[in-house]
Amino acid sequence: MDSHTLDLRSKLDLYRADAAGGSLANCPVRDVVDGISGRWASLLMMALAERPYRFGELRRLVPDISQRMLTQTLHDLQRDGYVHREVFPTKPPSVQYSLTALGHSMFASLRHLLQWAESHHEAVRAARSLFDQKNS
Amino acid sequence: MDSHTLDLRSKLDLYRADAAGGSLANCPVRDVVDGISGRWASLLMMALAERPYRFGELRRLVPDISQRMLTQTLHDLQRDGYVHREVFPTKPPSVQYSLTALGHSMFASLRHLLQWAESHHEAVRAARSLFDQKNS
DNA sequence: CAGCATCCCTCCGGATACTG
DNA sequence: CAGTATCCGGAGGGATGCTG
Repeated sequence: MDSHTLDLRSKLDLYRADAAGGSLANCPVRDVVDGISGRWASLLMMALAERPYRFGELRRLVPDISQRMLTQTLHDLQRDGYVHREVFPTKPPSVQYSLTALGHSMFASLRHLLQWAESHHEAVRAARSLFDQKNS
Repeated sequence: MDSHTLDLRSKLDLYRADAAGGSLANCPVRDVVDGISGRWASLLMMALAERPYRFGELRRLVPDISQRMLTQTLHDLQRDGYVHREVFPTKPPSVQYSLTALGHSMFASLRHLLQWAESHHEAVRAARSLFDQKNS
């Protein structure tokens, strides 16, 4: 009803550019979602949710990521406070990446979506095929 | 321990290019995630989860989306089976968009992430500022 | 009202080469 | 081992104009 609409309004206000004088950068939900909407972020979060990994381990775990994207994605995740980076002064040096408390907290919510994707990807594929077939 | 690693392995196998002869297109979880990882998809899902909307209503609801992106995103969501498009032969014609059962099912999982973002965006912002400050 | 077509440009992300 | 630096093609996405 109307309360629903009002509820949605307030959520969308959080989502889009804030009307209260904020710049385009001030879109709370969008800010967070954009941070993990990349191609690799959710995948790396999934890996690090299990246990800490070193750079090379992550590379081998996700063979089709370029090392440029691995570096950049880890950097971004660290910047957003999801990932902790620790350098061990061994020789040669090794670097360990692990989830922070904030990272674990976020992944607990992200996990629902990933699990849904695992369970329903065939339904999505079917819908896609059907749609493409109709518009052939 | 090891069971964890094995568990992760199997999940990542679902996520990345399937080793069993599949092409790059055969990455179940990635396929689904990529479909909603765009800038606008989750926002429109959020709106349509409340009630059906017409094209123009969605435009006004999300002022900073271009009509090209609105058309395209709705089209993609429809293709993946999340959104139903119904044309009413009024004059001038009106088109109503609504979530399908699959769409509601998916949003139930996506919702957790959006709610987390609402609740914790300040923590993310704080982490970001701190990180940028250190590397200034 | 609800789009499609076109132009154009940014920036994501891959490939390659080099460093501490 | 764990990165940084550079180049580059292609997809993402905005602005504008036209249609049924």
